[in-house]
Amino acid sequence: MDNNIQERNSQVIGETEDMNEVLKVRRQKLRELQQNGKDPFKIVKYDVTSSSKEIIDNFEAMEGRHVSVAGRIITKRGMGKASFCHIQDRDGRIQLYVRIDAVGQEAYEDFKKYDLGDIVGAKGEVFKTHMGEISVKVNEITLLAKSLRPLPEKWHGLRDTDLRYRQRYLDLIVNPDVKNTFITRSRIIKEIRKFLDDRGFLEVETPLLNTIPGGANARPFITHHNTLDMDLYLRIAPELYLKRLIVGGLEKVYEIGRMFRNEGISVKHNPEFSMMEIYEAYTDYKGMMELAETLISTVAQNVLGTMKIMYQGQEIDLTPPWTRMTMAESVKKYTGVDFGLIKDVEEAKKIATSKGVEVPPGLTVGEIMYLMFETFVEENLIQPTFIYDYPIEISPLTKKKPDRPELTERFEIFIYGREMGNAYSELNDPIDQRERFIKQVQKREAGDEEANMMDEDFLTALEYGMPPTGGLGIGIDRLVMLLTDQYSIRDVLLFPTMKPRD
RNA sequence: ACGCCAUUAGCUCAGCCGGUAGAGCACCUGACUCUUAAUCAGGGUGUCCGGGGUUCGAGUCCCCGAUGGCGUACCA
Repeated sequence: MDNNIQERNSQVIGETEDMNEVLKVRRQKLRELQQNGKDPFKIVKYDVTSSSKEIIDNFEAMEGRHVSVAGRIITKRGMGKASFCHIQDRDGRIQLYVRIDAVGQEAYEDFKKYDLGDIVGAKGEVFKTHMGEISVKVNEITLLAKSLRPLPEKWHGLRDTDLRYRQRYLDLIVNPDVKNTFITRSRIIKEIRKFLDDRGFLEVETPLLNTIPGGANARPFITHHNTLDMDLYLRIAPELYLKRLIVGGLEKVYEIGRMFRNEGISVKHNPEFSMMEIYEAYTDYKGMMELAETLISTVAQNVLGTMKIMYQGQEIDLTPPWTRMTMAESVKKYTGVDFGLIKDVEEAKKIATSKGVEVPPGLTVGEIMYLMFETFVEENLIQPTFIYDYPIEISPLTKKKPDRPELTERFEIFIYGREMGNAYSELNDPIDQRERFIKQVQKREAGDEEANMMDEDFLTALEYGMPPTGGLGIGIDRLVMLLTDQYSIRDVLLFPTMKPRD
């Protein structure tokens, strides 16, 4: 960058009028190093033999051995001709003991000028101090990067959520729990892949740029392709592509990836989020229930070592089998209203209204039941529960129940009152699917921006024949929240969507 | 989108009834060869989120705006 060159050439590197003392001092220190031919930024590599954790975990074997370590200085205690500091590397912290008689006078004078936040490499001998802390007695220390900004406070860390999300790197440096959450997130996803790969599923990738966004009811983001001179949508779900792959004979596929929904932001919603969808030919939603409970409980066992987890102070037992309830049963259980006995919309509306639910005009019996479910049931579903047999009106891609055409073979997973997953026996009848799309298009024309668009290419695929298939979608972020005991989705996303500051 | 709350030093925070801004850590100077929130002596480094207004006087009161958190709505 031109600016950089200008700054380097200027009298004081990158220094501006409004800079505070700390910033000025650090730039001054860097300039002195550069003038003395000790520019840390000219160093391109440093050979590291051991991490902090390796040394601490294997002290018996490592004691007296010569090691090379590297990391960021996060504490520093000088006592004249000897000093202690801790450096932090990828998996922990280790103390360095730096003595003038071990590193030499010049190196020690340089070391005294190192700041918290600087990146150093050190070579020395593993030992234990009089106070019993495993440390490295340093005989050579090298500055590998100068930190020009002070770190947040060592004792309280970085609390300001705004800064934590915007400057996640600082959050990761000073709040160790945050790092652990993201390490756990990575392990969860790895275990999911292992689970599915071991069962013969093929991981695939389908387009993020869609000409027709489908597979969910949500408002999409719109973008533009210049050469084609056409608008494209960011995907809201991979469903319709994955089913095309089932038509194509791949039979067992899954995709883990980012979805984009142009909706509100909350403690449970981010505009871009990760979802997994799984499709398996020749099975149905009951098969998906078994797969879902086995998958989630196995991942918990392998990552956390238990199926009984704590979430927000509440014990949640993920051990299969999970409770299974139809939506009608659940509504009856929590409200006393038996939708099996309700004959028409008027009656449903009257009952819902008597329970204090405001019913918008134009709803069907099924939609009113779903409204009752959302209002009175969801929040009670703390332990893992499958709610199944959803009204057809809200399930445009799902097979009807053979004996109850107003219901579909669909379930959702609820844990801690939150929707964690969604699955169904996939609709493979192209004639029925076309009718459902037409209904969705009518809703859309009536102003429902979240209703599906007609997807002729998808219908063509179905017309070639799709086997009976079970499909399952699981929100990765919400699963990670559950398994890492995080209240907000922003705490499981490294860089949650934020408005820019002015 | 609406409501409530927050925003003061690099970070974590205090600041009363409106009287001209403070602590700890960090930082600077000095001492100190086993410290670990090192210690000891000295030093305050600030667009009080921004813009208006009321007032002799605003970090403090009023209005508008920004960002964030929470709640509601939205989100199968």
